[in-house]
Amino acid sequence: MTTPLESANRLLETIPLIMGTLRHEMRSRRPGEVSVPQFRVLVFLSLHDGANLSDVSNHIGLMRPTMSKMVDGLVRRGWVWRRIPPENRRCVQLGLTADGQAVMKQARDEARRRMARMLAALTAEEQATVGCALDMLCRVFSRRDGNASHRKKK
Amino acid sequence: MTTPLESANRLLETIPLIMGTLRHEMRSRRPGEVSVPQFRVLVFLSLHDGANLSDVSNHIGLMRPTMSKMVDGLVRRGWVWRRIPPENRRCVQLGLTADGQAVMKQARDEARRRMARMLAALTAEEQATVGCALDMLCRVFSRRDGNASHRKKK
DNA sequence: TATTGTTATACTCTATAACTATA
DNA sequence: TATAGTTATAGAGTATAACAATA
Repeated sequence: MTTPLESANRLLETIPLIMGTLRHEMRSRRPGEVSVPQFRVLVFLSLHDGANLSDVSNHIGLMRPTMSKMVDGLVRRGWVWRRIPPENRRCVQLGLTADGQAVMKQARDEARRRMARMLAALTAEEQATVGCALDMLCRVFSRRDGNASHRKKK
Repeated sequence: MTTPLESANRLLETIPLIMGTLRHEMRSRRPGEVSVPQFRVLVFLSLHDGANLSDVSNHIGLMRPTMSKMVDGLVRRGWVWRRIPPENRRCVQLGLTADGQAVMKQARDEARRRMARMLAALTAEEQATVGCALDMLCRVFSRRDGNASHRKKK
């Protein structure tokens, strides 16, 4: 019944819509608040303490210069520390400061609460369907190749 | 089984992931290509010929100055026309040019094709679940109040 | 020489505040 | 006066190209 093309259509209109809501929920532009991409970096670092820049940019799906600048901002805000280990001075290590952890948790809880409030409009069964679908989408779109297909061939 | 909080978590990691893929698929930054927000405006205008700026910014969920600038860019590229009707010089009318229609269709078809190719990794039943879930999410997140809740109270 | 990261540059995206023009 | 839109300003997000430093 539902063809891939139809799902693709739905995706094309729905994802930016939800993304916009997410952004607003996090009140991105307000000074001192966290943007969605920043939030993602904080979450990643909370799970991978000491990761280097390439790790982060690969996982988030952004180019390294982009990530480098973004980390600048996070360090400036005091949410992330950056360290050059003497044993391998090429690979910087990154991690969350105490402030960064607090900010991440607070943003996550707030966003979860608001998202949950919106999802509460659905029945339990519908929510299960949504959860299941998001799971599958996450798997499908996690294939890094998709994101990296435009990168330079050597 | 799946609580709203869990779905919210999944949402928080999945939506930006898919959004990034979408952006890359459209190869946004490449000169002459369409960005995702631009694409959304083109789609909206293709369905609402002659809409005014407030209509567009409300629907897309952006502030009017933001949309005004974005429309500037679209007009500059020759994809959108802007007209001040003599009968009400305050409400500009916006619409797609022939070029704009072509660009929109081409971008839509290309994106659909690529999304469909990724979704093809799922079984027919899984795709049906995804389509159904996106439908519900679209309904839930279309409540403009959610997006507009930060706007100034008069 | 290949890899890691940064700088330089140039856009787009997004917001708020202040303004102009019109109804 | 209230509404529609633009300009001014500021900063984040994103990319490519060119570079520096290190392994």
